[in-house]
Amino acid sequence: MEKSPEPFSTRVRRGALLERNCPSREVLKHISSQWGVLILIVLEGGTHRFSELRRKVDGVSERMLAQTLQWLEGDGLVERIAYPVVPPHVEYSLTPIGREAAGHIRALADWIEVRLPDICDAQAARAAAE
Amino acid sequence: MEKSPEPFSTRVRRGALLERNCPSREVLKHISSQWGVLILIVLEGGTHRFSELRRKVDGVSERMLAQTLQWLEGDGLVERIAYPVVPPHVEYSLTPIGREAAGHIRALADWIEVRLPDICDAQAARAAAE
DNA sequence: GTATGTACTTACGAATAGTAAGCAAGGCCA
DNA sequence: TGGCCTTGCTTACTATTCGTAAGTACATAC
Repeated sequence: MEKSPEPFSTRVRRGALLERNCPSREVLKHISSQWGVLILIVLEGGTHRFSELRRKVDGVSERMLAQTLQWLEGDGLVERIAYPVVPPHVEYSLTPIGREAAGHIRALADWIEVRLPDICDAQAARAAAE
Repeated sequence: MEKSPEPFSTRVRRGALLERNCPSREVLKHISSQWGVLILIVLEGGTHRFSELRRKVDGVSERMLAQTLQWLEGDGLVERIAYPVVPPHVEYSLTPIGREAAGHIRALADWIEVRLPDICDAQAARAAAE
């Protein structure tokens, strides 16, 4: 076994998430980002306008909502449709790939909500032990 | 409908991830953080020492590795065992809850690696369209 | 004609992450 | 006896990212 004779493009295509410069790192960063997760979860429930997302994703700023949507759109997970009217009307929805991603994210989110009591107990126990 | 008549503790226990002050937000932040994801994936492969993690999780700094491990330990996902020897010897492993979390994370990571070509294509198509 | 709503963008201060150096304490080599 | 090596952190400083607040364009409502 020699050290990787395979070209960069192959390594990249395989998607070695643990490697520093793998592009999958970027995609993961977008999907698993604080707001990316919540946006995907909300969009799994159907198409939403910008301001609807802003209201549902409690605490997100317009700045980060816009930026995160642009990331996800750039990765092909979210589709943006803008109607040329005034005031502006823009609709965001998941692409088929986005729906797959959202499914995984929601599974994790559901698990966290179910396990939250256990996790809080662990935190409390740790705090008490000190 | 008035503003939430239910007590804070109820809201909290239900684990409403979309709500601003839900503690599940913090847990999600730890698990889905840039390095949290990768650490969980590596630890799913078995117990590791600090320096082993540092080598496998390409690009992580000692600072962030230590901090993320402390988060995950605080949430009860990671167990830390320190042997009182010199030079120090510390082993990190997943707790049962941590193994559940890691399973979800790895499912997402595997999906990303499989779908990466599609995502790259989407990015390229978008770039070409401009 | 003032206020409101939409979907952003921009400027700026605050929080967070990355870089690099330091530290403890025992073993090894000379 | 004195350096230097090791590991698992912590600390100081810097760079990057993020949140807050304000601005924009135009139409409709009051």
